[in-house]
Amino acid sequence: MTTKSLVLMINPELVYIPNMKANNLPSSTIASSKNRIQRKSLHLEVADNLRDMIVEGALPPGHRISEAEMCDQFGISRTPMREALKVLASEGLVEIKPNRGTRVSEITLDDIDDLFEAVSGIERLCGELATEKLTERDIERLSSLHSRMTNYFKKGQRHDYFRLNHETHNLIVELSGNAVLREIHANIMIKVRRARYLAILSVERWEESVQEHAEILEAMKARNVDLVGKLIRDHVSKTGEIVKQSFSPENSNFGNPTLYAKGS
Amino acid sequence: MTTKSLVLMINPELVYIPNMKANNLPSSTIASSKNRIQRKSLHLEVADNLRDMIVEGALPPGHRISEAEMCDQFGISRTPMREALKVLASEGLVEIKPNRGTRVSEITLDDIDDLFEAVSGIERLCGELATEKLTERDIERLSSLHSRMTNYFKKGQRHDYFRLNHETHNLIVELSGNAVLREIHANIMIKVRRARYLAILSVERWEESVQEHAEILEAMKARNVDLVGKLIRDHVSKTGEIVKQSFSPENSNFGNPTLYAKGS
DNA sequence: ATATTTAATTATGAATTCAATTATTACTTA
DNA sequence: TAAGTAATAATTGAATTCATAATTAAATAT
Repeated sequence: MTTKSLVLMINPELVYIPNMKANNLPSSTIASSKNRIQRKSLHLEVADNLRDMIVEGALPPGHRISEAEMCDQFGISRTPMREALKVLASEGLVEIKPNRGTRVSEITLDDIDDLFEAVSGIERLCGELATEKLTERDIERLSSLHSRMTNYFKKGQRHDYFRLNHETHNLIVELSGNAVLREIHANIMIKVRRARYLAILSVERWEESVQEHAEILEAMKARNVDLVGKLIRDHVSKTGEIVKQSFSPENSNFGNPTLYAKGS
Repeated sequence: MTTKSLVLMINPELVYIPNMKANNLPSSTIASSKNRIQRKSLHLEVADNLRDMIVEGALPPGHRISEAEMCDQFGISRTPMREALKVLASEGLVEIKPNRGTRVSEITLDDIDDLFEAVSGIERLCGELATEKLTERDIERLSSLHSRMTNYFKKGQRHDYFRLNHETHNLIVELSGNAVLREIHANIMIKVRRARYLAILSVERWEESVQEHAEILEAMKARNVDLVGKLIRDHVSKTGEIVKQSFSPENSNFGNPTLYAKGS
């Protein structure tokens, strides 16, 4: 329960290893010759790691983030750490109160409501836009994903299924061809993933979800814009309902991330 | 054309005046007694000012932001300035290239397309959600705004009209009751305002716009969810078209913010 | 004169230092 | 013992300093 126990909860893969001179790590630049690609700046790497830790529940809602402690963890100074925290604050994942430190943002039931209402609306919009400009190649990609998902479903491979599920939704957003919507969606999905991580996914819902995906695909093939929009919206909304239910009082899981460790 | 000329372009109101000991400014806290409200942190104030400068075109697209120069302007050290720039980068208003400085983000025609497509979709969604839960009080607020706007239109008071126009669209988003959508909308409207600032608003469009608002209000009163969604989407899309046109090559206004100074 | 290499300058990245605020502890007094 | 206050410690905010990469200027060679 003390802050010290947090250290043990952190996924070791997430811990950042800085390039120190003593370290024999590969150079900070990827690809050496002409088209050198700069490694992203330190504060962004730290932000990425912290974001993962928050999404996966290693840093639970309400947890106070001590700058010094985190700096020790990452082996960096406070400057890039504070920059990273400010980026996360602007994303809404942490809250910084001046002179009083920063905490991981809480999630309420209302937040989850709003979150899925927004996602379903945005994915509906993307689905409509995508349907208006679908190529045969796009349909093939969607069909391929769908049949692979169906396969995973039949074999009961949850993890693989959910990975492709994500891919499918992202592809629909991608096929909208709208960079602004893509960015908005990516941002909001960070929070959705966090909510999902803290929740459990029911088995009954799974079969239903597979069926819904099939219907969406059919509507897209038929170029039925309005139907696509409606189906996607309902589909995502239902998922939100399930996530919300697992947050309800009778389910005692709220804010107890250790129960949902990775690799389940 | 040199970077030095920038200094002259900056709206003096926007320039931040830091609390130095020598300064006889009021204390940094608003309200003294019990419920003291902490002033927001320095980097956020700087970010707010820089954001305004970018939106209003004082810092034009592609302009390189020199840390030292800006720090001089604001009278602060590089630490909070760099934090502010990182926040703006996460908002997409500037781009930071490691070791190579930060620039104000460019806007392309495609960006404007995507921007308005997204806004129209989000406002449609909010309009639908709002219509589903409108109270009589809400209708009154909308009606009041609308009649005031019509008045301003008849009198030809552009500036006042546009202010209420903004208020109306914000109110619809507000009435959706969805905090996530509200935040997304606020964020995206920053970029929309920037695009608009760089554009000119045609007169012909104005009358058309007033008529469209009337239709939207009627549909809301009739609780016709689908129609509200459609009308809002079309309305915002058309505005986007106009803005986009003023960015087109034949209009030579692109990237020349001084032409559209505040208070026109 | 032009191109290429090297040196000097400048700007950025990140650690450190100093200052100000908040939290904690110890102490006093009722 | 409880409440309140003063002293101290810990934490955050922001400026400064040091290190490193990029740019510019100079010098040399072709």
